[in-house]
Formats: sequence, structure tokens, C-alpha cells
Amino acid sequence: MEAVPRKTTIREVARAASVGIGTISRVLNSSSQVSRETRARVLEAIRRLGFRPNAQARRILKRRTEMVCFLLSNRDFLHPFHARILQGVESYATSVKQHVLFAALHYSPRTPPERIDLPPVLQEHGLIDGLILAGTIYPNLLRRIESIHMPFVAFSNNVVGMGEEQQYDQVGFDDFNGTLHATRYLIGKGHRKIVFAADISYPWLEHRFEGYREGMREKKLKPVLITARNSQSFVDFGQESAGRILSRRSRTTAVVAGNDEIAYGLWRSLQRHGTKVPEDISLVGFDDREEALLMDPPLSTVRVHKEEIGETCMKMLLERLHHPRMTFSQRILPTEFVIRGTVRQL
Amino acid sequence: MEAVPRKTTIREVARAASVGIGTISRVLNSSSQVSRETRARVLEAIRRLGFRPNAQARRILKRRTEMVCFLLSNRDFLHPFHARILQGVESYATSVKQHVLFAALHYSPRTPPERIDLPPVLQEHGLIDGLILAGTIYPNLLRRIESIHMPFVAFSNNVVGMGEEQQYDQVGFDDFNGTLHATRYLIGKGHRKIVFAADISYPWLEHRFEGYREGMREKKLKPVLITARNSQSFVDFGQESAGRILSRRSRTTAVVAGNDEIAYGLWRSLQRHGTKVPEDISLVGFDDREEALLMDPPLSTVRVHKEEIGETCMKMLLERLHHPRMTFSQRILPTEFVIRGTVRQL
DNA sequence: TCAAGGCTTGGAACTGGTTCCACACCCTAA
DNA sequence: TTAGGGTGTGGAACCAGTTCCAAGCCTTGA
Repeated sequence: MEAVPRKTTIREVARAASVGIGTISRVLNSSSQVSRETRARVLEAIRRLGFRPNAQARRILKRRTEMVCFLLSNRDFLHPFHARILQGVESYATSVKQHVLFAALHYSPRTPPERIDLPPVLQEHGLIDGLILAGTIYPNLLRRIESIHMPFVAFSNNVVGMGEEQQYDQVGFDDFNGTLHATRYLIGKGHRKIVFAADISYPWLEHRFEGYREGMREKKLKPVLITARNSQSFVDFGQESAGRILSRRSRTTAVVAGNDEIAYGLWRSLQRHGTKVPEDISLVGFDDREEALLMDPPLSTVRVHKEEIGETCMKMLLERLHHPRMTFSQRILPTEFVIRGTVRQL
Repeated sequence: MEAVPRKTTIREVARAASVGIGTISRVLNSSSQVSRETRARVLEAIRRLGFRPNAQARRILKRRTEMVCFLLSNRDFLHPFHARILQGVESYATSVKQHVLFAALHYSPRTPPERIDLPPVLQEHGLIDGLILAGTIYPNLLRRIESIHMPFVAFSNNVVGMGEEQQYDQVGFDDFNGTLHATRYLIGKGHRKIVFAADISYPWLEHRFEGYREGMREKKLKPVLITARNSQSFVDFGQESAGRILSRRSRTTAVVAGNDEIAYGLWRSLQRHGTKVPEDISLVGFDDREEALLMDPPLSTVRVHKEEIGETCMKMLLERLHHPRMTFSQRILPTEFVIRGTVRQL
């Protein structure tokens, strides 16, 4: 590869401004005081020569790269949900002069930690200061990251199968209170026969179920969980559960779907059965994905502030970098129930 | 910020293996020959000390950072379409040991080039080798990038208002042949009254319209363009155009939508009018977005290979970096018509 | 036996910044 | 007049690699 042409260096600027190299460095870092005239002379020389300091050289001495990596694991594609988290990370990072590297990783939950093949970014030394983990996170990946001593923050509603003791920083949103509020809202609208549709073997869907259950318990109502077998996708799951809901003996008046995709599948399948939303049955989702607005009427759902999650991840990572010995913490961001058109007053 | 603890250096490894520092470097770069025994001894020392070379130091001398930036411009959020391009870039980049920085930029087409405020990644020297531009690209941004002498490749179906002379590398997909094939397919299925729905003030939608027009001309059929005023979004546009299509005197049997979002809006609105797809009217889209599969029946559409676009961008950028004086080129990737359920044989 | 040439190897010099020590200068107080 | 402190400045040393030249060793051929 042809090398990039040599650029102006600090020494050439020093010569041009008739000062020492140290002075140039001081001007660049606007640190310790430099006399007004000297500073002006240096700045003029910098401008004239079109000098821009070499970022790499600075990093060696500073032992800080001002770069972090956003690592997306076990996702076939960059889902809009995670894409927005990435954007939140990027936008906050830029505002504090940090750069964001994007990397993806596929691994099995059963691979022993030391055998997980990390992307090149994490294999080099001194390329990044820290890491933001998103996607599906299994304990073996956490172990692996710990083994290379890379500071990290996990976006963790998707951390699967971790015990109590928290050995890392995490950011998440409030699954439990999200469905709790949604359920209270439905009850407030006069609904009593409310079911919850999701496969709760996913831990985050289980948390949502717990929120729903709590909401029902508060009013002494009976919680009902609807599940479907063999569904290919969440949309599929929703479609299958529609039949189960319609065939129940006592008529269901509202459904809390585990997420917006399930809600979408449910809606489409109900429509095909001639059951109207919200006239015949009310429906709420979770996540506030783009699809929620594509539905007709638009879906009432629990909004998750994705950009804010990204921003919070980045903030926590910077705190960790500033204070390596700080105790680990977990930040749970609140959700918001957005009222649109799929819930009817009974 | 606390500095990262000092790591093992090449000199310590040299001491441990009782060789010179040059030898360590040679082993690391597996370049010029080192005797089998020496190499083994060095590798053993590296393993024992857990040495990983500092990426930054290497980059100063190499004058290459092995990093590129994926710059998304003027998008409120990282749309699944661009997210997949990013993934294509990342996955190819990783396979050739390059890293990808993600950055976003918002600017107005009317800002003079020199006033465009580039993200920090582009302001530093020696941080990245090159740039992949995606999003909406206006000439002023191209001028601005040229002014900092940063090699770049543009993903260019979205380049707005550029003249003939091509002063940069670009990758795009074949809008024209995409709709041409879709139109031929419809005609092959016996359709004659086919309309095209889109706002062709967008250059890429105009290209698609041209492809449709060519397909109609081949069979001496009359092309008809359907547009809607004041639509907020493409989905909206589709919804509004449904009415216009249904109120035409001669009955339309098929619609080529400018993109999948228009097709989605169209489908939903037709459904509400009691018009069934494909029984009453056939429909094809363009882009093959996720929504296409959410429709019922799933949408027949023109697939754009998004990951491949990303991969091609990365490949072209690397070629440009290897051969800075190479003449600029444009690569147009073919599209593919995917047959699903929204077209009926007449 | 000795020169020539190839293969290894050591390490000085270098990259382009930052850091820090020494020193010059000026002002003030003893 | 001199000691003492603060400010401003130059540049050597440094960071952690790469590059390259010189030199040592071995083999081969005359």
C-alpha cells in the first residue's frame, strides 16, 4: 500500500514560528500558560502550514485512544432497536470527543470463554479504551471480556442466565414497570379479562410477564399466559396465539403482547379472523418499534428510549474509565406508555 | 483520566527471549526470514509475557491506520437499509483486518462546503485512512470531503444533483433495471393497465420510473405516473395514491410502487377500500425491506443486496487506498426480483 | 585458502507527539 | 543589592513500535 504523503510536523511548525517544540505542544493542548504574542505567532504558523496534529502519536504518550467499541453480538443484522442504541452512543460520544468503532460478533453460549474468537479490535492493544456490549450476552462472553481486562458496559436486558453477583456495569430499561403500567392502564379503561402473550423462556419477556402479573394481582384479577409452540419468529408467535386467545371459553377483552412484533402478528391474525382492534379486543405492545406506527390503528405500546440507553451506556463507560476502581453499578431506565389507537374504553 | 497501566513492550520481550528488538518486530510482521528456532523462542516469550503489540505505535511508522469511517449523513436514524450496508462494510472490513468507525452528520445542502462542520473523526490527522459516505449526499459535502484530501467512496443512489463529470468513486444499485424487470414480469403475467406510484422529484425514484417506462414502451403500453400531494412520508404517499388509482376511469390491474413503503401504504389503503391484493389488483415494491414480509400476502418486490453494497464500498475504498491515482469508477450492482404473493396471473 | 554471497541478527536511528527539567527573565520584598 | 518566587520557554528524553545498515556466520566455488 502506498503510504500517505508525509504531513507537516510539530517541529516544522516550531521552526516556522521560531519557537521550541514544547511551546507548540502547549499551544495545542491549551494547557499551561503561553504568552499572548507567542500563542498568536504559533497559531498563525499552524494556519499557514495547514498543520493538523497526528492523532496516533499523541495516543502513545497519553495511553488513551478516545475510542470505544460498540460490539453487537449474535444478531443476524443490525436491528432498528440496536441501531438506535448505536446512534445514541455515537451522538453522545461525539459530543465528548470520543470515537465509536462498530464491530459484530457471533458466538455460541456453549463455547468456553477462552475459545471465543474476539474481533480484531479487541485483540490489538491500545486501539480502544473500552467497550459497549449489545446484542445477546451470555456469561461466557462476559468471562472472555474480563479476561482481556477491557473496561466495558453491557446493555443488559438481554443478558442471559447471569446469577446475582454483579461483576460489571450495566444499563437496561424497566421491563417490569413497563408492563405494570400498561396493565394498570388497561384495567383503568375497564378491562378485566386481560391476557399476556409471549414466550417467557426469554428472561426479558419473563420480566414483562411479572410486571403484568403484578398489575393483575393489585386488582385481584387472574393472570393468564398465552404461549404458542413452534413459532419461527415473534410475528409468527403472535399469529399463532391469536387462535388460542379467540378459542378461550371466557371472552378476552384485552391482550398485553410481550413485544411489538408479537402484537403485530396478533393484530394481523385477528384481522383475518374478522376480529377488530380495538372494537372487539384491545391490544398493547412493548418496545415502540417502527412497526407500531405502521399498524392500523397505530399500536399503543411501551416506549423504550433507545437513544437514551446508548447515551447512558457511553456515560457509564466514561465514568468507569475515569474511575477504574469504582464499584459496579446497574442503571435501569424508565419506560413510557404511549397511548395510540388500539385500546378501547369498556 | 487515570492512565491505563503500562503494558509489556517489545524490548521486554526481546530481553526475555535473549534476542534483539528487531527480531521481535520481524517475527510480529512475519516478514523477512527468521530462523525456525529463534522464531519459536520469540513466540514462546510473547506467549509467556502475554505481550500484545501496541497498535498506535505501529500506525505512526506505517502511516496507515487500517481504519475507515462509515459516515451516515442526514438521516434521523440509522434506517435498516443503511444499517445493513454498515454491516456489509463491517463484515468485509473485519475479514481484511480493517476497523470501522461509525459517525453521523447533519448538514444542509445550502451550506457552503467550507462551512460544513465535519465530525471529529475527519478533523484529526491520521485517524482514518478513508471514508465511506452513505445517506443523502449533496455536492457541497463532496466538495468539503475533497478539500481535506480524504480518499472516499460514496454509496450513491442518493447523490442528489450531481452533473456528469465523475470526480469520485461510487457504488450504487440498478434502479432502472430493477423496475424494468418488475414491469416485464407484470406484463408477462398478462397485465396491461399498469401504473407507477412515486414522487419522482427524488432522483432515484425517477430512475425507477424510467425503468418502468422502458418496460411499458417495449410492449407499446401507456405509462401512467401516480403522484400525491402533501404526503408526510412514503407510507402516507402510498395511502393517498390508492384513492387516485381506484378513481381512474379505466380499471388498473397492477401497480409498481416506487419503494416498499409506498407499497405498504398502498396495500393498507386498498384493504380499507375493500380492494384485495392480489385478487383485485397486483402490487410490486422496491428495496425488499423487512416490511415486505410483514404484509399479507408478502410483497413481491425488487431486492437490493444491501450487505453486498457495503462490501463493494469497502473493496473499492481499499483499491483506492492502494492505488491513489487510479481513475474514478462507478459500480452498479444488479437487483433481483423476488416473487412472493402480491401478483396475480391475469 | 580465500573471496563472494546469502541468511540471520543486533541495535541505532527514526516516527511525531508529550513531559519535564533547567534556565532566563522580571518583579517584589528584605 | 540580593534572595526568592512566578512566568514563559527550549529542548532532551521519552513512548513503543519499524526500518535499515552493518556485521557475524556459514556455505559455495575458484
